[in-house]
Amino acid sequence: MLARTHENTHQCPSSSELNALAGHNVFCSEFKYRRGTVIFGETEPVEYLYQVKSGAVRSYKLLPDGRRQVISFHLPGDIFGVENGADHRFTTEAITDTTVRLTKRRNVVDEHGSRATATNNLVRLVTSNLQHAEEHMLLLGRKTALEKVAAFLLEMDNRLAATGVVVLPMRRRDIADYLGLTVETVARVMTHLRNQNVLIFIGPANREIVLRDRAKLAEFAS
Amino acid sequence: MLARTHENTHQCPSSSELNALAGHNVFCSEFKYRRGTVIFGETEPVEYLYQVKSGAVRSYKLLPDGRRQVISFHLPGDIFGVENGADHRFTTEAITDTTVRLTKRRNVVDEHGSRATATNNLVRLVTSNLQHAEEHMLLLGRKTALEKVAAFLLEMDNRLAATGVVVLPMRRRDIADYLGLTVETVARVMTHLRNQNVLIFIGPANREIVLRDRAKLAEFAS
DNA sequence: CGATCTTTTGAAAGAGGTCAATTGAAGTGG
DNA sequence: CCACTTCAATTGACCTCTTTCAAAAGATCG
Repeated sequence: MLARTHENTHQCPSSSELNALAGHNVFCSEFKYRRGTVIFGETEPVEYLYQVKSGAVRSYKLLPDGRRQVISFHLPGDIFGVENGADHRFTTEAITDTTVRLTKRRNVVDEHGSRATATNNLVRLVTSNLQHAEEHMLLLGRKTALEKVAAFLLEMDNRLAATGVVVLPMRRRDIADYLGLTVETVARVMTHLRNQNVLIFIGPANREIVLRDRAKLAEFAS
Repeated sequence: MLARTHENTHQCPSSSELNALAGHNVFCSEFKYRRGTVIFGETEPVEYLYQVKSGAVRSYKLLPDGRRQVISFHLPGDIFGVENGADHRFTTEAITDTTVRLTKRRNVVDEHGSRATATNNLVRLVTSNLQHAEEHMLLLGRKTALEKVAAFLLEMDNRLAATGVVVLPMRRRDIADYLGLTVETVARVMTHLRNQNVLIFIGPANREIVLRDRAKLAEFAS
């Protein structure tokens, strides 16, 4: 949050969904984060809204002893950093080198309730986050490791607008913390799915995956 | 949703938080649900907003094989049934005999974006649901049985505006499905906490609980 | 008061976690 | 360009927390 200078500031392309959210053109800037760097921290004041232009982002919460729960992944096109209160409720980091568009929060969230379009779009956005959270609670509370990993792969397949290959931007630890599992269990389930001919690994770190049998995967996902 | 007749319709007391939500007085009715009855089902169209007057309500999702995840409990004063889309995303049932106030959704959610106050209040409401969901994901994904039960008891203690005794309206199965555990595990942890002198059971079905040591409970809750 | 539901308790089993070692990929600096 | 270090992913052996299965005691209700 320190080195965000005016060098990076310029008019956003008019196609930006941030403009759609605000209901009018907003003057915003672009910013790059290196892999692993913090975009904003828990309890930091909300100053900006973000949209992923390229790369990938994780939002997570921590327990005092370091156990981590990834709340969501943000992929290109996704808007994040929306809060109603004054402070953020979790930490957000770049998973890979990431470029985001950002705009001052007050451009979108109007204190005096006059920007009706913006506020309506905001409701829609927060609601879709809530919907995702509800689905994820079902997964965390009631699904087995196999079901969790299958559901995760299908989610990524959908959201990454697949070219036939799912290229995961996150490491196994991120996946594990998203699914409420350990890295070892994630790896074991992945191997199991590969042995069942449901997946094919093609990348070097097994991050590039072909979903050979989406039907069976959907069955597994429950 | 069937027997909701005009017999039940009358002006709400002006103190109703539904009025506050709408930003103006809304004509609404009161309705009673018997213990165990469905208030609305998954995929049903959204027609009303609800506020618990007395009793308690559970919202949950089901997997095809019957596994259940309770998303949230609604206690007196709580507003529920808020959705952005046309359909509900989960099933909602009365846990005990419950009285709710209700108002037509269109009284609050304005399609044309003119009622700015209402929409702003709506954002706040949806956001607080999202905040709760995020906390709950951390619990479901990363906490142990002991931590889950301790956190649950403290949550209920806060939300039930305790007179010193927490009177749980829900059964052990509801608690288990909320925490992602089995009834047996919930019972065992409760017994353990009683043996540690953290809790005292006073009711007949162990539903009335004195939190003898909130500090230790908070420690356990992590 | 008999039938049904809820809660508790015990014993056994299992799914996933922990610990440890190996392999492979990715940087880094000489 | 190549040792050297570090990080990521996998695999195996073992362990434990929670679940499963079963039974009994306690409420609740018609």
